[in-house]
Amino acid sequence: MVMNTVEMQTTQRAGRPRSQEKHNAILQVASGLFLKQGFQGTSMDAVARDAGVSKQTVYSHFSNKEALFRACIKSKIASYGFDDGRLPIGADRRETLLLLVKRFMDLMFDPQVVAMHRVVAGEAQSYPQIALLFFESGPAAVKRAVAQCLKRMVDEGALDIPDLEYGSWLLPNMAFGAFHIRLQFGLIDRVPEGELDAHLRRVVDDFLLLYGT
Amino acid sequence: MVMNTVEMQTTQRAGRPRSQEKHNAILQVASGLFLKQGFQGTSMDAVARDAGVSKQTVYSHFSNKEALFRACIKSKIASYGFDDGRLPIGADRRETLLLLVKRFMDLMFDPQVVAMHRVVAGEAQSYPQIALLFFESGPAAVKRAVAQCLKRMVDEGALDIPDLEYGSWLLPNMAFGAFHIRLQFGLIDRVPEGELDAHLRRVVDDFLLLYGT
DNA sequence: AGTCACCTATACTAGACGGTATAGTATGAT
DNA sequence: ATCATACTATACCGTCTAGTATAGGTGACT
Repeated sequence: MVMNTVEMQTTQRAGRPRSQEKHNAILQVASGLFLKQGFQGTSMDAVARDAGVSKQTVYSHFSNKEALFRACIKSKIASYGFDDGRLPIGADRRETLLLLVKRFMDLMFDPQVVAMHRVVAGEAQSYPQIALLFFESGPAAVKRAVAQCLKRMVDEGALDIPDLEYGSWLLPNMAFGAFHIRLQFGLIDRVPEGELDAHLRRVVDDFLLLYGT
Repeated sequence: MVMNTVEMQTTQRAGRPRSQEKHNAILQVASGLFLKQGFQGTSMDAVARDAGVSKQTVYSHFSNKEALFRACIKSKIASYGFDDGRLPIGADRRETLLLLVKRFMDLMFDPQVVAMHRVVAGEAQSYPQIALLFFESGPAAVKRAVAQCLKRMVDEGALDIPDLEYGSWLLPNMAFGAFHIRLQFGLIDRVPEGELDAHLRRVVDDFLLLYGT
C-alpha cells in the first residue's frame, strides 16, 4: 500500500521534512507542461528537469504520474476558487446580470481554464474520475453560482424564471457566443475586451427579454 | 519527397493496385482507436493488428501517423456531410426551427462527433491545422447551415434577427443546454430522446420570443 | 551527537513507440 | 512470361517512457 503523498504531512514525522518549495515547484511546472502538452505528451523526466529537481524527488512527493496530474488539476481548481459566495450586486438588474456574466466568462475564457478543459476532456475516457472532479469543481460550480444569483433575483422579483435549472445553463451558454469553441480549438487565444463587453451586453438584454418581470 | 498516399491513385499505375478494402479497413479501425484513445494513445502497431494488416501496409497507404490521423478526421467529416443544402421546412416557423435544431443537435450530440471534438481539441496545440480543418468542416459548417436557414426565415418575414452572425451562434448554444458539456466530459454518453425533445421545444419557444415577428 | 528521512545524481529495467529493412509471396497490367 | 507493385511476416533501430535502485550528501529533529 503506497501512501498518496499528495497532501503534505500533517503530523510531524521523524527526520528531515519534505520541502514545501520543491513541492510547489513540481506542481507549478507540471501544471504548465500538462496544460501545454497534455497528459500523455508530458514526461516525468521533463517535469523533474524543469522543476530543477531530481526525478526521485518528484516520486517522493507524488506517487505516480496520475497522482501528479490529479494534484495539478486540484491545485488549479483551488486557485480559481469561486465558491466564496460573493455574488455581484449592481445598481439595477441589468447591471447585476452583466457583472455576473462578465465575471464568469472572464473565468471560463481564461487561457489556462480553456487549456484544462481541453486536456481533461481529452483524457476523460482514460481518467473518468479526473473528468468528474474537474467538471464538478469547474463548470458545474459556475452553473451553481449562476443559479444562486438568479434565484436571489427571482426572490427579489427582478426576474421570473419558471425553470431555474434550465435558466442557469442557458445564461452561460448564451454568453459563450462564438468565442468558447474558437478558444477550445486554439483558433484564438484571447477574447478582445471591448468585443466581449458588447457581446455580453447583448446577451443580458436577450436574457432579460426572456425572463425579465 | 514522399507522396502523400492519402488519396487513392487516380490514374492507373503499373503493378498491383492498392486494395481499397484494406485502405478502408485501416481508416475505420484507426478512426475507432483515435476516437477512443486519442492520437498519442493510439499506436501504429495496434492499428495494423486490429485492421488485420501488416504494419508496412499501413505505411504504404498513409505516409505517417499524422497523415493517418488527418485522413481519419477528413473521412469522418465527409461521412457526416451536411453541406447538401437540404434545409428543413415545417408547417410553421416553430416546427421549422424545431426540425433545424433537432437535426443539428442529433449531429453534435452523436457520440463519435463528441469524441472527435475531444480528441481534436486535445491535440489542438500540437496539430493546429487539424484543429482548423475540423472546426471549419464541423462546428463552423453547422453554424453556416443554421445561418442559411435563419436567413431564409428572415427573408420570408417569419423572423426578425438584427444580427444574423450573433443569432446563428445563439441558437445552437442555447440548444446545448446541460447536455453538451456532460457529453464532453464523458459523464453521460447519450441524451435521452424524450428529454432532448422537451428541451429543444423550450429552446425554440425562447428563440421565437426573442426573434419572432 | 546521533538518527532518520529528504534530496541529488546517476544508472538501470523492461517495455512501448514510430518508423525502416528485408525477404518472400501475391496480383494485376502489358 | 515478365515486370512493377502490393502485401505479409518478422526482425530491427534508436529513442523515449514510467518507474526503481543505489549510494552518498544534507538538514532538522530528539
